Amino acid sequence: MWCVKRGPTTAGVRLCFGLALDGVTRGCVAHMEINETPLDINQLRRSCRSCGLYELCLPAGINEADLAQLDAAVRDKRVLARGDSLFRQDDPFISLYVVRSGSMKTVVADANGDTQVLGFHLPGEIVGVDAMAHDRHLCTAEALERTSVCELPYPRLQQVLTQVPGLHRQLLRVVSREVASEQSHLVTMGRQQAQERLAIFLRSLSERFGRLSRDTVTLNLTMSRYDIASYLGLVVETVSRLFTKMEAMGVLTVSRKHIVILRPDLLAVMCGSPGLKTPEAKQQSARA
Amino acid sequence: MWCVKRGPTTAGVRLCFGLALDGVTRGCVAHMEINETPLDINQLRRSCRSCGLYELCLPAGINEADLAQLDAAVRDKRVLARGDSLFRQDDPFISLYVVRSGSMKTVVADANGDTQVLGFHLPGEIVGVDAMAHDRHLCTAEALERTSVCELPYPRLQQVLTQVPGLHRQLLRVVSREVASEQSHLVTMGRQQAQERLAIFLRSLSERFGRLSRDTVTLNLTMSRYDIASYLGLVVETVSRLFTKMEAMGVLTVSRKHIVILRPDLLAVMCGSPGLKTPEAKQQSARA
DNA sequence: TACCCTGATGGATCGGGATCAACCGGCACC
DNA sequence: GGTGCCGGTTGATCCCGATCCATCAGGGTA
Repeated sequence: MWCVKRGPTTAGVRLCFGLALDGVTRGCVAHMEINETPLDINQLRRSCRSCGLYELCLPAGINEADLAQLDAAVRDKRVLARGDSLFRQDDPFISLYVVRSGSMKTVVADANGDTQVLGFHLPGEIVGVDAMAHDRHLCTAEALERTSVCELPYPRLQQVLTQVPGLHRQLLRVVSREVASEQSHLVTMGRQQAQERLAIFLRSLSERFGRLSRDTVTLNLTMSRYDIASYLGLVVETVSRLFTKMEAMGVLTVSRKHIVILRPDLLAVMCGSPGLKTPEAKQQSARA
Repeated sequence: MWCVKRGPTTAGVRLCFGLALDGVTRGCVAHMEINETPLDINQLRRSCRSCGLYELCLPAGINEADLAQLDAAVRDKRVLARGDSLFRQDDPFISLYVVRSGSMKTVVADANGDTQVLGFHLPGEIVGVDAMAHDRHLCTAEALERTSVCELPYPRLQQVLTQVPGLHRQLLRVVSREVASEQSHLVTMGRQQAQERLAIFLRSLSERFGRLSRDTVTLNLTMSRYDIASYLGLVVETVSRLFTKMEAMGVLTVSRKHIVILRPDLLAVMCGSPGLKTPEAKQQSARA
């Protein structure tokens, strides 16, 4: 769902992806969660306009009249149960999607059938951009829990893009953000040790929760250890051992999928690769 | 540089990134290489219109009148010497670039100063898309040899995007292709062994040379072993040993930066991860 | 020629993380 | 209750690739 928000200090209207969250939300939309019963379109739009996610919004010169057209690009939201897939690898490209609530993972399977998790997607994040190039989805998107998404059928979206100037710039920004996030993931996979990878993952998750106005120290992981391992290019055993080790170090507490970050400062230190380059740091990590 | 080509079989006009190549090119543009002396704009445009790169073109409903506007988005090409950077990490985002001839690498440096190669860019490929999200370049783009690029100043490009319908779709496709290629790189880094990584890299390079109508078995690597290693998440020694090993296996010949692929079929087999999953294949790779 | 510098190669060793295996707790199911 | 299954944890061992080191080939300079 696209939504508009008047910035408190900015003159222009702000355009954003993503909107009503269930669970921990603040303000106007928290009381109208609708995961169980399909909501009528009008109510959906209202919730969209009153969207409280500032971080996910970017300035765009768009007025109320344009907004109507924008809304036209959005089809009713879809609700997925845990394990349901939004689209599957090799499916024809029909729509882009934005996560409204819940969480998803994207997965590729190679010729041999074994898979790799490419990413996790939280509310306000876009899914499906890799398909625009080849008109076919290159990965499978699967819900990690009960998840609702906004569907943006691409033909309709394109019409709106031509009618609403500034919107395609917005879309390009979002897609570019996708590129940037994958680049940083590449660096993680290329140069970081296992422990640094996990630390970076947890911090990234914590930071994204923060953007959603959620608690940044209490993480409820919706993905399995297998998913985390696959995403980080490790095996489950390694991930499990690292959680145990981090707990022993007093950085966090682990109880199944429930993580509490006790020392965000230490976690931040553990993200830096300097850890293993300088001799002093080597000793330090040896002591740990 | 943007260029237009009438498809031989397709009714519509085709829009593409990328154009005149130096070195091994076929047909109309091969004789007018201009790396040494700056060419006047008109000649540049002519070479652009007669661009022979089919693979890099995608259908777009664009007529001759629109083309004029398109050309307006392109600034004079820039020529870089080996080692010159097109933009540096943290530079403000001003333009997108398309490689015309030569080759580039994109590199990120983390806080500690050590770097990782994110990608290599051949003629017809776009550089700088990661900067659209944050208005700042997240990586450094450096020429690996004498390289010429087309500069697309973003404000001008945006104007043209609003005026030429179908063009932003084109741009989204190209950016999406960037996402897709990074995803496949991620899978390589996450799941493949060192030898598979190098094989995949060489095959990708060979395939991209093919799209440029170049020889697909004779590769002149413009990047150093260090660059390759960094790109693949390995160290130079490993890359060097693997080249030697592959040569011993009769897959290719190596002479410094000059590679000849003798057995593309074997190279293809070496790309598959099945290599190390099934017991039989394990024996096979042990025998090798 | 001698000298230096950089990029590439090859050998010896070490260690981080994969692999294989056992085990445990929760849960659905008959 | 018993059984099987799945997700997660832990231990023992192994191996691939990193690390450290020496050497070599080219290319430039004096």
